Amino acid sequence: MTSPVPLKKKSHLTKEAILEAARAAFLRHGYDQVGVREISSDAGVNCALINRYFGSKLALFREVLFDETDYRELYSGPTAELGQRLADFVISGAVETRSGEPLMVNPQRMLLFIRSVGCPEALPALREALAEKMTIPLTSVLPGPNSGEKAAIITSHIFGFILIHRMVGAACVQNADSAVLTQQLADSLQTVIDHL
Amino acid sequence: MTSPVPLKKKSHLTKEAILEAARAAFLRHGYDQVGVREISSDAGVNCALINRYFGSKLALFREVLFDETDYRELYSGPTAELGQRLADFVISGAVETRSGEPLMVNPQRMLLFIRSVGCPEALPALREALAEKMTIPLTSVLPGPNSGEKAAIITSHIFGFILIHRMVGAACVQNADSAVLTQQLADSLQTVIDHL
DNA sequence: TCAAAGAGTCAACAGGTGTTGACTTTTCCA
DNA sequence: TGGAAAAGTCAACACCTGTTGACTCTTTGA
Repeated sequence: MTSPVPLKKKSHLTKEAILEAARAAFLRHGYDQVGVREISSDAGVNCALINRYFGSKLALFREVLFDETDYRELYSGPTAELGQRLADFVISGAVETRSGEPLMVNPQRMLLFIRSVGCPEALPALREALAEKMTIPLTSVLPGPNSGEKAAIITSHIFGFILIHRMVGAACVQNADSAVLTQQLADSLQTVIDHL
Repeated sequence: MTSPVPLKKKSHLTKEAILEAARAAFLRHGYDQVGVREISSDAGVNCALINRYFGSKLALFREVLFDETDYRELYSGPTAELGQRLADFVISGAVETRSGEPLMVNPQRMLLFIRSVGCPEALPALREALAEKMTIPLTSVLPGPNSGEKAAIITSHIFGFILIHRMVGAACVQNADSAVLTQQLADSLQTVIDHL
């Protein structure tokens, strides 16, 4: 009796191991601060397999960037609470979906973006991912005539906060009161949503 | 007749040429995307002189980062107009000092920060410069009990905007109405200054 | 059992990086 | 004019980078 799918094909396991290692490494260090040898050794495979299975380091990066992660759950819900919701997400990552399940997304993932934004090779992919994962779905849920501009401002605000807070770890936010900061960010975002 | 200062010492001209080339190159490409050979060839000197005069590439970067540029003129003036003032600066760079002279600072310089933020080697210097050039002077001019937190939010907002707008060149801001965007950013910043 | 195809290994390539020390050239004053 | 110090040049070091093609080992189906 032969199984319909040949057991021989276990390369998808290797592919997945590489993807998982690449996800972690790109997030920790950014696109050009991590080498293929580091990724492959984390995955426990030979570095030549990255080019075999993904074609190039950049193609692997794109695969990480455009994974199945769906941020739309984050933007859904009543717009009257969206500012608070986004601020909670950005600062603590503790946001639940409407169905009560924890969100499959966390603000750490946005660091992947910021850490790689200085690399011209990775920039086009980042641009695409930003539109697909954030500004387009955000625009569609925002009220008012200037929803596109609002989405741009909100996106800027959120990425800026993560840049200064998690990335730079600037003294101004290290010393700040976290509760005050969350509330200010929430109010600021809600003001954009409601009043601009 | 001998001149009091020996004409022999022209090394400061070379140093200045290197600094000027480094300023431009680091701003265009970020710390780790530019090599010492590129900088030195732009300056018309030998690459070994960078290490001779500055010690290392990183030390040269620090010298560029901590130059005489003073942003305090940007934060001065009535706080009731600070939001508009900052927004004008970020979007067009067209801001005058109170004395009517053009500001010696432009938002392009902030790109130097964002483009290099992914490089761990440069991060400590960036952290220091951010505090010295922005959050500390900004905190001192902001009203209210939470001036530190306000400064953090405003810094985040501004850097985020530049990140998305000038760096990523995201579609959401490319397609947006520039006047609407400026007004929204100004109002959002002013809300933080006044009401939070 | 055998051959073919898939999976993984290996070493090397070609190019780039910051840095260094010995070298030559230029400039200056006594 | 000679010597000393400053300024600048040069080639090489040691290391790292993504990528490639030939290789071996393993699994598979006939």
